[in-house]
Formats: sequence, structure tokens, C-alpha cells
Amino acid sequence: MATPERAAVDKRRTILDAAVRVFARQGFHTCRVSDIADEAGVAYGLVYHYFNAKEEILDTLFLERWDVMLAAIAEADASQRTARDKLYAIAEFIIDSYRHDPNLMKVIIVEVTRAANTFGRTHLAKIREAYQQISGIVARAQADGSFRKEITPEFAALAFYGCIEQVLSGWIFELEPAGPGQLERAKTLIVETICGGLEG
Amino acid sequence: MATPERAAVDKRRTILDAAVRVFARQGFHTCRVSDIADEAGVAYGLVYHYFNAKEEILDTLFLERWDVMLAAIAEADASQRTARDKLYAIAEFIIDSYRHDPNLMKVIIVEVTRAANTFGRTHLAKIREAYQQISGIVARAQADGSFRKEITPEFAALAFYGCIEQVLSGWIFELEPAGPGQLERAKTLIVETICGGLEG
Amino acid sequence: MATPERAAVDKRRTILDAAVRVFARQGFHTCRVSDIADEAGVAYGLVYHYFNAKEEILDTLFLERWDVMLAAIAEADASQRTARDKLYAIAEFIIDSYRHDPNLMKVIIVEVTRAANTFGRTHLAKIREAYQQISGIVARAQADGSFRKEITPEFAALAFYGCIEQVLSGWIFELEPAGPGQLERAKTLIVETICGGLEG
Amino acid sequence: MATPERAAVDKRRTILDAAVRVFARQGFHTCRVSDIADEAGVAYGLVYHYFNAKEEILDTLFLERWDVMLAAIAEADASQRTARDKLYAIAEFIIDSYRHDPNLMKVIIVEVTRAANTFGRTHLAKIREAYQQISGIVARAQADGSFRKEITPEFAALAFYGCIEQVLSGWIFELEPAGPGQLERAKTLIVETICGGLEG
DNA sequence: CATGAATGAGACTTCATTCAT
DNA sequence: TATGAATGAAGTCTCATTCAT
Repeated sequence: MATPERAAVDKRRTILDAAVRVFARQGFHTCRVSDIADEAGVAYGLVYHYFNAKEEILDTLFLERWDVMLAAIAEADASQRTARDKLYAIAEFIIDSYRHDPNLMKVIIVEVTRAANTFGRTHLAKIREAYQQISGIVARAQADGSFRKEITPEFAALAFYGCIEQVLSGWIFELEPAGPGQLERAKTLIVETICGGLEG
Repeated sequence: MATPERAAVDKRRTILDAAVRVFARQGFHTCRVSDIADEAGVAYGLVYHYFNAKEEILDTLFLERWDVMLAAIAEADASQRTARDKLYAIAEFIIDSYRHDPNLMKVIIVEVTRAANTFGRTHLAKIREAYQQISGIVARAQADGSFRKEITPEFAALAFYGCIEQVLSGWIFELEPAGPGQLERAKTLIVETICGGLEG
Repeated sequence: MATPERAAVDKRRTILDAAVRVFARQGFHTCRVSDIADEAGVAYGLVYHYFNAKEEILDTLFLERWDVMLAAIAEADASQRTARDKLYAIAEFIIDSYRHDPNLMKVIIVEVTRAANTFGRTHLAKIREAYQQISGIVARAQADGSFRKEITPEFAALAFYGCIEQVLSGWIFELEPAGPGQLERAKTLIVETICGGLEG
Repeated sequence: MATPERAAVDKRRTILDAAVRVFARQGFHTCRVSDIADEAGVAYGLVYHYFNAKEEILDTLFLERWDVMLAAIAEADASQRTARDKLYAIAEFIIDSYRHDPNLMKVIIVEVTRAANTFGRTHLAKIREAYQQISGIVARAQADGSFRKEITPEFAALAFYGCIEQVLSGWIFELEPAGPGQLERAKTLIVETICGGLEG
């Protein structure tokens, strides 16, 4: 019988999906485990059947998504595109992720990558992997002459990723409008700014 | 006698300074009010003599510093420098602030400007003021032809400030070394990247 | 299985009953929630599982009992007795309530009906219902000529209820002995005094 | 120089008067010492110059007034009036006290005489003195035949005083209108009810 | 006499987690 | 797998009281 197992897996998924909405709405620290259970429509004891602790839910959400992103960056890097196009592919992937599930991206950014004290500290190594992959792209672009050498690859990676995250933050904070047009346009603007510079 | 008044003011300052260290070390949510009192060497209740709530301490720290920064940005903008030099002055001010009191900058960034849910939400208007001032610098540079018009001023401000904050985060997270040389060099790199671009 | 539901209901009841003893012994303001939990033999948090706040426990106790009393007054009023006998039935009900659970009556009188500032204010409407029902009895007795018209029904209700409450207070304060004989005799004395007067 | 002493006495009086207003408005348990000081327009340290504790303020207010009342009752009792007129004089004194300073009477009733747990317990002996004096009046009236003997003097005193207090409570709770006419009329109604009875 | 800064014990309440059913 | 009653540690905030000036 595959049904019970399926059901079990689905309940776990239901809880994770509910957690995304609750974390996005109330924040990790401010919400209660029972809020997640309520949102998922299950008893809150069940949350502890699938996860050992409240933190494990957030960890799971982060790692699930971050690994997909690392794979996307690796794939972009492995392609035969120019460095500029690789960076575009990365920006595109992240922004499309936001379009597809803004709550999830909000949670990952607000509660993990921008939370240096708590979860950011835990997942530092994972986060660093992304920077390093981007650094590699820049370094190779410097080696083949398409990027200039004055700016270190590590710094470039920081600047590129920081720019993306700030743009997403603008949408999350509702500082900037986040319609489909703005999302699409942002992909170009990010690459244009970081690669071409404001002085053009 | 001015002494009593001075003493009172100083105790309040002592508590604020202690809070900076405690917030930086343990995080706002993780620390207890008694940790702040202990760090300041005062009785528990005195914290509540000067502040109505734990949150008010963080609010105070943020507003104190952010207003200084807004003034610095305004001053840079009012000067006769080129847009690039104005942006350099802003990066310089922020990085020098970090050098002078890394804990305070850590607290402001981690607990306020990067905390979309809690305090960031509260101080959105103040944070936005900084972006708008920077936008203005870019817009005027576009008008006089020194910056190209493809990138909107709002986006440029986001990218510039995001780049700075990400660099500071790298130091705060200890992803990147933060010696005096690195701090000094970062000022140039930030402006070089945002204004000149990776492709130079 | 009805057992779990029963158990749950019983725990709530256990807490309410313990609260009566604690409130009676220490007073609402002076006791701690942990005193109630200790008296009930349950964990601290369970009190908050069943009640949102300490006040809600007292509210519950008051409303539970007051509604029973209002029903008893209504029943007395609906009967075919004389006004004097109706008043006797009311005095009887209240004094029997005291005999059955002196702690509960003490709590209701001391902490609610005689506490104009805090809980009395909250439950004013409920308290007033009792006066109004008694007023009605008097008014009808005046209409049929069994009571004289010089004393307004509202005033009569106040006097009658005040007399009962003062007698109970005497027992609660231990100003007067409260043996079974005294309780029984008080029923007659109250009605005798209010209906017949001291001058007889 | 008598002035400083006068000033000192006045400050103490100012604090007591302010306490009456604050206790009446917020209740003894709910108000803070600083509320009293604010109302009096003095620093709250000064309250502790004149009184050893918050409770002492209430004790003082109660004893000051209760002693005046005991004297009034004694005076009524000592006169050559009928028992009915003596009771009228007592009711008159208490109601006139309420008219003159409703806040003070509210505080004494709500916080002391009707608070069996806290202050009532402390001042039981003083409160009992009033009942006993009234009992004496009734007992002598029974001896001279003007009151019937079925109702014990102790019970009669309780009923009489309870009736008065309930009427005042009605005004305090704002259950009944408390205009000058109502106050005046209540004096008669109280005596009429207790002495003559509802059945007249 | 007068001030109000300073103290610190203690209260209520929250909520992550466990566990019996 | 599923429930939600039960636990209790921990945290924020209050406020009566003290005391240096």
C-alpha cells in the first residue's frame, strides 16, 4: 500500500508549506508552533512527529531551496555562456524563484541569509558556497580578459549577490513595486549595473 | 550642581552602550533585559527607569545612529564633488562608522535594516530616506551626463546601498577578513564596482 | 471513549475549585497563579491552558454562580407565593449557597459584588439584573396592596439585598457566629426585618 | 516661625487629599505611589517622608474618618431622641459625609469596610465598634418597648448599616442616581424601611 | 523638607516540547 | 499516524521602597 506513505509524505509537505506562509507573515521568532499547525490544519503534536524542533522546520526549508539554487548556479557556470550571461542566469533563477514563491524567498532571506546571529551562523558554510561559485565565475572571466582585474572576485561576488538580495528586500519590504515587469527588468538592471557600472 | 544631571544622563548612556555589546553578542531576541543590566553594571529596574521596553532601547540606538548617517549623506550630497566622489564619501562614512564601533553597526544592520519583519518594518520610513537621498545623487548625475540613464536612480541606490551592506555583512559574519587595509580598500572597491562595473 | 473528555473537563473543574479556596484564603490580588496551580495539583501552565488570564478564572466563578442565583430568583418570582415568601425564598437560596460553599460565596461577595473598582465594574450589568428582579417582586406587591408604596421598589431591592450581603459579610469577617442555627435563623430575621421592620 | 511647620502639615494633607482622589479613581491596588505623588504635585519620595508605606495612607484616611463617625454615632446615642430619630441621625451623618466628600466615602467603603481580606481584616475592631454602638441603641429601644424583641440587636445593627452601605454603593457604582434630592430622600427611606418595614 | 535615581523581588504570561491515549 | 492535554522554564515588566544629594 503506497497510500499511507504518500499521506505521510503529504502531511509533512503540508506542514512545511504552512510554515512558509506563517514564517513569512509573522516571522520565525514571533510565530508559535501552534500557528504553523493551525495553518496546516493539523494538531500541533504532529509537527513534532515530523520535525524534532521548530528550528528544524526552518532549516529544512532553507536547505531544500538553497541546494536547488546551488545546483542552478553550478549549471550556469558549467554552460558555455559568457560571464555576463552566467550572472544573468543566476539573477534570473533567483528572481524567478521569488516570482514563483515570494513567501519562501522572503523567509530564506529574512530569517536565514540576513540573520547573522541565529540561522545565518548555522548555515554559513552553505551560504559561502554560493559566493565561492560566483567568485569562480568572476575569476575565470578575469583570466580570459572579459572582466577587469582591479576588483577581487570575492568582492565582486559579494557585490553581485548583495545587489540581488537588496532588490528582493526592496520587494519584500514593499519599498519598490514588484509587478511582473519590474521583476523581469530587474534581471537586466542587476547585470547591467554590476557588469557595466553606473557610468556605463 | 550639574553633577546629578550628568550622572543621570551617563547612566542612560551606560545602558545604551551595554545594550550595543549585548545585542551584538547575543542578538536582540536571544538576550534578556537582565543581560543588559548586568553588562551595564546597574540594577534590573533601572533599565525600565530610562526605557519603557526592551524594544525602545534598540529603537533608540538605531535612530541615534541613523540620523547621524542621514546627516552625513545630506552633507555629501550638498558638497561640490562629483557623483562618484559623493558615493565614495557615503561609503567612507559607513565603513568608518563600522571601524569606529563595529558592534553598533552590526546591531543596526542585523537587527534593524535587515530585519524585515520586526524592526525593519517599524523604521521603514527612516530607512527609505537614505535610499531617496542616494537616488537623488544618481538622478542629478544622470541629468548632468556623468551617469548613464539606462539604470533608474532608485535601482542604483538599492544596488549601491546593498553592496555596502553586503560587504559589512561579510565582515560581521566573518566571511571576509576585516583588517584596516580591507576596510580602506573596500571604500574604493564599492565605488569602483558600482560606478565602473566589473567589465570596467 | 468518553474518558479523555471527562478528564479534561475535570481538570478545568479542579482548577476552578482550587481557585475558590485560594481566592477565599488569600484574596484575588494577593494570591499568585502558581498558588492556584499548587492547590489544584497541576502544572503552572495548565491554568493558562484552560483560562487566558487570572481574571478569567474569577470571572468564570462569578458568572457560573450568579447565573444560578438569577435563575433561583426568577423561579421564586414565578411561583404563586406571597411577596414575603418570595423574598424568603431568595434569602434562603443565598444563605444555603453560603452553607454549601462558603468559600465560593466569600469570593463572589468580597472580590466581585463588593469590589466597585475592579470586577464589580465589569459585572455591573449582571449584578443589576438581580436588583431589578427583586424590584419587580416589590413593585407587584405594592400593586396588590401587600407592600406599602412609600418605599420605592428600587430602594427596597437595595435594602433587601444589602441586608443579606451584610449578614453574609458578618459571617465571612467572623464578626458573627455562623453555625447552622444562625444561618437558618438569619433567613427569617432578614425577611422579618425588611418586611416587618424593627418596630414590628 | 510657625510657617514651616504649617507648610509641612499642609504637604501631608495635600498628599492625603490626593490619595483620596487617586484611590477613588483607580482603586488602592491598581494605583501606584507615584500616581498619588503626581496628583499631589510632589515627588514621590516625599510620600515616604510622611508615611511609612502605601498602606499607611489608606489606614490614615480610614481612621481619621471612622473616628469622626464613631463620635457622631455616640453623640446621636447620647441625645434624648427616640431610637428611630437616633438611627435617622446616623444615616444623616453618613449620607451627608458622602455628599461632602463622595470620593472619601467611596474609598472607605470599597477599600476598607467591604474588603474583608485586606484592610477590612485590619480594621475589624474599629468597624465592630460602630455595629456595637448601633446594637446598643436597638437594645435600649427594645428595653423601653419602642422596638420589638424578635430581632436581635446585633442583627438589627447589621441590617441597618448594611442598608446604608448598599445605598451608598448604589451611588458609587452609579447604579442609582445620586442627586441632592435622592440623597435627602434616602435618609428617610432607610429609616422607614428598617424601622417600619416594607409591609408598613 | 524635598527630589527622583536606583534597587530588586516578584508577578503574570508565553510557548517549545513531551507524552499518554 | 494523530491528538491536544500537560509541563515548567524563562522572560518581560511593575512598582513599593530606599537612599544619596
